[in-house]
Amino acid sequence: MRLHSSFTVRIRPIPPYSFELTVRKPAGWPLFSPLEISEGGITWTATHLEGELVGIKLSSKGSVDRPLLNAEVFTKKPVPESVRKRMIEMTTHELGADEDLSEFYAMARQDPFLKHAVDDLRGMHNTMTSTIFPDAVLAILLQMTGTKRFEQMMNCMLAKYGDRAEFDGRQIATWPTPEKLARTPASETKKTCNLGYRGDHIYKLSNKIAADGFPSMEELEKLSPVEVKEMLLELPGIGDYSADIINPHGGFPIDVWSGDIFGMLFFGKEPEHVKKELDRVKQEGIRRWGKWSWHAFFYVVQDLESLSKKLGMQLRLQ
DNA sequence: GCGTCCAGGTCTACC
DNA sequence: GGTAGACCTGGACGC
Repeated sequence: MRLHSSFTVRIRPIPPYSFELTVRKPAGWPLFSPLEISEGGITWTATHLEGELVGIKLSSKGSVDRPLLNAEVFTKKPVPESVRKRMIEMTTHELGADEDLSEFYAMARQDPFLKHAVDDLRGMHNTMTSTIFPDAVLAILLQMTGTKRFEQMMNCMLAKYGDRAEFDGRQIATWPTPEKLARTPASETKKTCNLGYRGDHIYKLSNKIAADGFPSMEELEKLSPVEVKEMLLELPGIGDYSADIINPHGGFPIDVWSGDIFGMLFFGKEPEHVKKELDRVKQEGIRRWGKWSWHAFFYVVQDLESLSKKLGMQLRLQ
């Protein structure tokens, strides 16, 4: 879809805010779309805001301690002032620009592992999409697979079923919408993108959300973490691990891979039978970091290479 | 080249 | 309520 219209907004994030670390996470986590483009200090990405496909061209005009972002938002048609205002609010929030990290940093500086991570990654903010759907599909694609096959499935889903935003001389594919995938039989996605049994989960999830709807990330943030988790666990294909990835309040998503890493950090060795010990590792993380468990998880997995050297441990990279 | 194992979980039937 | 087994597919590995 060609996005001809645009408006520009300047965003002043709460410092410290590192544009480079937030937009392009060290472990490769994207901002809004895995197929977004970053060149010469500019990032072109695409997402859905207020149910509308938008392209966003982002750059930094400030520094980590005096951050200033320039965001050009592209839409199909000119949008009314009220919609424009709402899109700016959502973009600011989804870029983590209104996130105050001071309390987390105060806690982290007293922690033997996190003190290194927050030093290495100062100003890296948590980012999110406006709905749970992209994260939910991503979480399902991650289940029971290695990173190579996960990337094949993810890129195929975006290329075949995502909306394509054409703006500023670029084309960026987004995550598919629930409505699109609700119209696509599981047999097709299984065949086209080799999803295997995940195709059934994604089809059921898409149909449920397309038919019944689901609260936005902002609406979920106003509910209690426990309440949100219970709602997420009601969704097809979403279990404990996936719900902790999606939950905007932040969980501690321990799987086989992260279980090895945090088992090594907490107990000095990788668990011998990691699947059996996932719960023990998870409970220890929550005990140590409480409401900051997600931020702790986020900072550690983005900083594995440096942490391995500083702590003298072999932490398994992605 | 071929066979086997298993991977960044979830669901369901069964006890 | 707890748990074993099934579930798609393809890369890694041993032979």
